Amino acid sequence: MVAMGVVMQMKDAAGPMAVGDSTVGGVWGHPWVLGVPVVPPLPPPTLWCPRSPPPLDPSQYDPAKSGYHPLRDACWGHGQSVPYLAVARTFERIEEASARLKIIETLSNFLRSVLALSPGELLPCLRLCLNRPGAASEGLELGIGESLLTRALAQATGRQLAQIRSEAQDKGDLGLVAESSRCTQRTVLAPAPLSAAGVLGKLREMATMSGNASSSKKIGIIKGLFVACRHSEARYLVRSLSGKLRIGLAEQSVLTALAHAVALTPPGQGWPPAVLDAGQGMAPEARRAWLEEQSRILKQTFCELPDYAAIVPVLLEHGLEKLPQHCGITPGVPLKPMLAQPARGVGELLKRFEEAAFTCEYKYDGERAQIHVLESGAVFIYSRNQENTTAKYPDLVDRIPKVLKPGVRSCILDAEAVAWDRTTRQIQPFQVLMTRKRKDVDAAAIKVQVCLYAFDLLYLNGEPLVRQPLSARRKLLRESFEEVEGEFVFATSADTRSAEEVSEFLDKAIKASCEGLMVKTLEVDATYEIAKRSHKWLKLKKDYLDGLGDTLDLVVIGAYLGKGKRAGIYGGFLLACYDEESEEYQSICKIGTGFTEESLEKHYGFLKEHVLAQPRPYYRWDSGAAPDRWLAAVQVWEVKCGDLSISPVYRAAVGLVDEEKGISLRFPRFLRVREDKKPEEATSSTQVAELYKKQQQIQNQQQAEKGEDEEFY
DNA sequence: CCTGATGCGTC
DNA sequence: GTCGGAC
DNA sequence: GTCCGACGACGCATCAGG
Repeated sequence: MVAMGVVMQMKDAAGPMAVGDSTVGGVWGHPWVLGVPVVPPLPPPTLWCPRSPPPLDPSQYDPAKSGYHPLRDACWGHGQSVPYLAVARTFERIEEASARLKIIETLSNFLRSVLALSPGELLPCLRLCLNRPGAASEGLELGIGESLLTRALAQATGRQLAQIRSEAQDKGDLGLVAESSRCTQRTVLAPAPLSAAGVLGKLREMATMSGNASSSKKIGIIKGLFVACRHSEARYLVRSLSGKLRIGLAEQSVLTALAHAVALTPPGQGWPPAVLDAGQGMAPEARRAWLEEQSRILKQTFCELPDYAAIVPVLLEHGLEKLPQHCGITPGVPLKPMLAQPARGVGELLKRFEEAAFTCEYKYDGERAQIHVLESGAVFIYSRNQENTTAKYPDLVDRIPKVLKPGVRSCILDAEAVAWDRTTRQIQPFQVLMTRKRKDVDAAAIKVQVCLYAFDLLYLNGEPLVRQPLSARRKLLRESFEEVEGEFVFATSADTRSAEEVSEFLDKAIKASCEGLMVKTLEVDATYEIAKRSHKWLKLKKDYLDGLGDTLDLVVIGAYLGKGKRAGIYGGFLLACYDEESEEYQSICKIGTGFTEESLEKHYGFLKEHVLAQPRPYYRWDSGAAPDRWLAAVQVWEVKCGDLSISPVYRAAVGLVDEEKGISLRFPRFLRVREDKKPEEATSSTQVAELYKKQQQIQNQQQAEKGEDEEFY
C-alpha cells in the first residue's frame, strides 16, 4: 500500500510540469507534438513565398557561415520537418570549432532556422543537441552501451565484431567507424532521409523498451536508422547512442544558443516572419549586452525548472522576456543544485571570500538529496542530477512530515543523505550507502539506515528563497524543522573568521567521519542563484592540500587505448603496488587524470616500448580490470587519492584486510613520475593495508566495535 | 533459475 | 568525483 | 572563472545466455 501511495503521488506531481515529449511521428512522418499536428495546412509554396529558392542541398548546409540567413541558408522549407542531416552538419561545424562564441553562434543559427521554419520541432532538436532523450526526472535510459552498439554496427555493415572493435580502438571513436563503414543492409527502396524529430523519437522508443529480447529489438532499430544515414549522420547517430557527442557542446552553450536564437528570431510571428534578426542595427556592444541579458533570463529559468518540455512551449508562445512569469520554482519539480569548487588551502579560501562573512559546514560523504514537500503533503526526493530518487528513500519520505514544524505547508530542502549505524550512532562510509536498493524499496526491509543532514532551504510555503542570502535561508531552515538524532539534523557548522578556526574545524570534521568542509558566504553574494554562478561554495578536503592526504608510489603495469581527444595514445593506465612477501605486483586501480597532454604523449612514447605479449606471471589482477596492453614494470608514479576502499576487482593487499578482496583508491590522480624509485621500491601491500586501516572512518568504526565488545563482556 | 556482462547512476 | 585545455 | 570532456571506484538493475 505504501509503495502504491508513492506511485500515485508521483503521478499527481507529474501534473502540468512534466509535460514529457510525445512521440514525434514515425522517423519520416510528420511531427506531432502533444497530440496535435504542428504542421499547419499550407497553400503550395509558390503562392505564399514567391521568392522561396529551392531548398539547399542538406549536405552543403552551413550554419557557421557568416551573415547566416535563417530562411535562405536553411536546407529545408517552412513547415517541413528538420532533416537530421541539418543537425549533423551543425554538429560538424561545431566540432571543428574550439571557440565557444563560435560554437554558440553556429548552434544559434541552426536554431533560428528551426524557430522560423519548424518551431514545433525545436524541442526534439534541442534534445539531440543535448544528447538527452528526455528530462532527467523522466528517468529515460537508452540502455545502449559500447557493447550493444558495436554489435549493431557489425550486423549493419556485415563486418566482423573483432574488426569493428579494433578499428574503434584505433580511431578512439565508434562514430567515426560508423561513418567510414559502408552499410550492407539490403533495402528494397532507398530509405527516406532521416528527420531530427524522427531520430529523437526512435531514441525515446528505445529508451522505453525493456524485457526479453529488448536488446535485439534495439539493435534492429539502430540498424534501421543506420541504413538511412547519409554523410556524417552515422557519426553523430552512433555518438548519440553511445552517450558522448564529443563536439564541445553541452548544456550551458545550448542554453546560450537557444536564448540568442529566440531573441534574434522571435517565435510566433506567423509566416513569413517579419523579424529574422531582431538585433540588426544595434551597436555591437549593445547587441552583445542585450544577448547576454536574454541568455541570463533563460539560464535563470532553466536552473529553476530544468525541463525543456516545460520551457519550450512557453518560449514559443510568450517569448523570452515573459518566460519568468510562466516558469519558476515549483515543488515537485527538481531544480539545479548549488555546487562547490575545490579550495587548495585555508589561505586561498580566505582570499576568495576576502572580507565577507562566511560559514563552514561539515562536508558529509553521502548522496545529495533535494527534498520537496508539496501542499498536498506529497514528498519527493531528487538527486544532484535531478533524478527522481523518491522510491529509493521510502524511509525518508515517511520521516519528513514528522520533522516539519507546524505552519510548514510546502518546502524544498537541500540535504545530504548519509548511511547511519543506529547501534553505534555513527556515520557509515559512502560504500555502505551505495548498497541500498534503488527501486521499489520497502521501508520495512531497509538494512542500511540513513540520516539526513540538512543545510539549505530553497522554498517555503509558496515562496522561493533562492534570491535571499544564506543567512536568511538558514534561519528559516532552523525555524522550520525539528532535529531528531540519527534521522534529521542540521549540518554541523561554524561561522568562523580566522584561518586557525577553519583549520581546527576541518580537523573536527575529519574526526567526525566527514570528507572535509563546505565554506559559504552568509551575506555577500550568498544567494542560491545557480545561473549567476553554479559553483558559489568552496569545498575544503585534506587531499586538496599540498603535502596532506594520501599519496602512493605505484607501478604502471598496463595501459588502455584512449578515446576522443586521447585517441592514438594511452588514455588510462593500470597501476599496482608491490607485495614483498610474494614478490608480486598487485593491481590497485586505474588512473586517467592528472596528466597534461604533454605528459600523456610522453608516457605513450616511453611505455609503448615496454608492451608485453603476455602479463608477467608475477602480476596479480582480476579479469574485471584487464588492460588493452600489458606493460613491463619499469616505472613508478606518484599518485594521490581520496579514500582507500575494499575492492571487488583489485588485488592490492589481498588477505591483509580482507581474506578475498583487495584494496583500491577512490579519486586517484597522477602527480608525477618517480624517476628515483625502482618498481620494487613502490608502495608495498603492507603499506597499502596500513593506509587503509589508518583512515579516520575505519578507525571510528573499529573504536565503536571495541566499545560494543566491552559492553558485551 | 542462476551468473556474468553491461549500463548507468552515485560519488 | 579530479583534472587540464581553451577561451 | 566558465565550460567541456578526458578519465577514476563501485554497486544496483537488467538482460542474454547457459
